[in-house]
Amino acid sequence: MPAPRPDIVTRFAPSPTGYLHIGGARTALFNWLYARGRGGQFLLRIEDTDRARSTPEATHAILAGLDWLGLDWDGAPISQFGRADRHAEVARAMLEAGHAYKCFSTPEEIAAFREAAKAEGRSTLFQSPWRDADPATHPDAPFAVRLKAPREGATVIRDEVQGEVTIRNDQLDDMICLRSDGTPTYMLAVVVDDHDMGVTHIIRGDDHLNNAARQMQVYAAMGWEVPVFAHIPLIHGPDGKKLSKRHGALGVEEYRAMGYPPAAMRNYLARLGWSHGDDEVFSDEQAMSWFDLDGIGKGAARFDFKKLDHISGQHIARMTPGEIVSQLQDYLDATGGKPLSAPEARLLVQAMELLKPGAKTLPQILEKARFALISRPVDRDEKAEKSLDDVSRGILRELTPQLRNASWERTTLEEILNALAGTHDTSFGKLAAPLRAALAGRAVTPSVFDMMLLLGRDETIARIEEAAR
RNA sequence: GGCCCGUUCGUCUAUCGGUUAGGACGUCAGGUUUUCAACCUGAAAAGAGGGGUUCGACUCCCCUACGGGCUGCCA
Repeated sequence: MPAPRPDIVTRFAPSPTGYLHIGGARTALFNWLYARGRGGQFLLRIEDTDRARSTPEATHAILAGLDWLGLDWDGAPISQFGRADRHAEVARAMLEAGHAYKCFSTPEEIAAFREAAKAEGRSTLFQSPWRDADPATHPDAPFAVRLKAPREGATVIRDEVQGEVTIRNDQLDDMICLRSDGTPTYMLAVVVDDHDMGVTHIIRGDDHLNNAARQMQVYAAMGWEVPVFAHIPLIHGPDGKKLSKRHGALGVEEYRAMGYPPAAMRNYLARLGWSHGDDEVFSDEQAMSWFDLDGIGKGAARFDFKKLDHISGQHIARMTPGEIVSQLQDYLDATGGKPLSAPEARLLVQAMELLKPGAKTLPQILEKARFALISRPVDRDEKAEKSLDDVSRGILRELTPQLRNASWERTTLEEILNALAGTHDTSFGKLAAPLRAALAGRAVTPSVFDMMLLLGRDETIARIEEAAR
C-alpha cells in the first residue's frame, strides 16, 4: 500500500443527460480507485448547468449505477447548478480584475461571423469586438461574460497520461463564462467547483484534453493552483469506432441485468485501459493498492464481452455460496424476477459447489439450479423430451425399484446405474440423458448423481416415475 | 478546414534502446468427461507504412495513412 494521502481528492462529474454508460463508469472507477487506494476522498458532482438537457431521472440513474457498481462517494452529491451564484461571483471577480469582459455580440452575429470565416477559409474561432471596447460605450443590453484569454504564447497541459501537451493560445477563443441570462457555463463551473471542492487530481475522458487548456486560463486568471490532470482514452466499440448504443455503450444497469457481478465489472473495467504487469483477475484491495496513473494506457480500448465473461466467471468461482446467493437476489431484483424464498436460498447455498463451476454469469447459475427449484410436474423442453423414447422409459422403469432400497450415496448410485447400463449393453452416458430429462427436464444439467443426492430418494424416484409413464 | 491525441497478436495489454517481443481473452488441435461447461496440454497469432538518429530501435525524431477528440451562450 502506498503511503496514505488523505489530502488527495478526486471526483466524478457526470452530466445528467442519460444513464451511466460504460465509459463514465470506468472514469468513476479510476477516480474511486485512485482516491480509495490512497486514503483520499472521492467526490461526486452532478454537472447539471444545462437545464434543458438535465433530468432528475438521469441523476437517479447515475447514482443507482454507481451504487450498484459499489463506487461509494464521500459526502452528498453536489449539484453544479446549485452553485450558480458562486460561479457568477467568480465571473464578476474576473470582470473586475480585467480577466474577463462583457460581450454584447448576439448568437446571430456570432453565427454570421463563423459562417463568413468558414467561407473565407479563416479560423472560425470567434473574435469578439467587445474584447477591448470601452465600458462607457456598452449598450444597455444583455451580455455574456467572456474570458479575456491570452492571444500570444501557448498553454501547456502537464498530463499524467498524455504527457506535455502544448496548445497555442491563438487556437483558443475567449470562452464564455457566464451566459447572457447570467447562468454559468460548464467551462467556468468545472474550474470553480474543482477548486472549491479541493480537487487535487482530475481524472476524466480525453475528450476534455483540449478544454483543459482553456480551463487552465481560468486557474491562471484567479491565481488558483492547477490540479493534476489525467486524461484517459475513451472506450471504443468492437469495431474500433466510437462507442454507440448498438454495441456496448449500454448503461451499467444493462450489465446488471445481464447478470455480471459488480466486482467482476470493476475488475474488467479496471483492466480496460489500465494494467499492472500480467495481473488479470484481482480483488478490489489489490486494485486499490496497485492503481496508479502511470499504468494507464494511451490508446483507446475496445469493449470485449468475451473477456468480461471470463473475468466474471473467475470472480464467481471465488465467491462464497452466500455471496453468490445475495447477488442472485440482486439480479432477480434487477430483472423483475421472483425473489428467492428463504428455503430456496438455503438450498442454493447448499448446492452452490455444484452450480458455480463454469458459470460466467448469475443467470447461468440459476439455469443450473433449475432442477432444484422446480416442483413436479417437471416441465421438459424439446431436447429433454427427445431423449425420453420408449426404450429409455423402459430402462427408467427398471431403475426405480432398485433405487427404493439402495443406500443413498454416490458410490452406490454409480454402481446401480453402471450395472443397469451393462445389462442393456450400453454405456452410462446413454443412460444419463433420459435421467437428466426426468430429473431436470433439460438436456444440460449438473451431474445426475449430484442431482439425485440433492433431490433425495423420494423426489428422485417420483420424477423418474413421472418421466417413465 | 484548423488544432490536439492516439496506433504492439482478432481483442485487452507487458516492454520504459539490446528479449527467441511476454501474459490474458478468444481461436485451433489434443487430453479428460455423464450433457453443456469447466479443467489440463500444445499451437497459430503482433510492433500501421516510410524515412531518419544510433553500434543497435516496438521504444527517440520527422512524414504519411488510419482512428478519435476539440473547434457551442452542450457537458
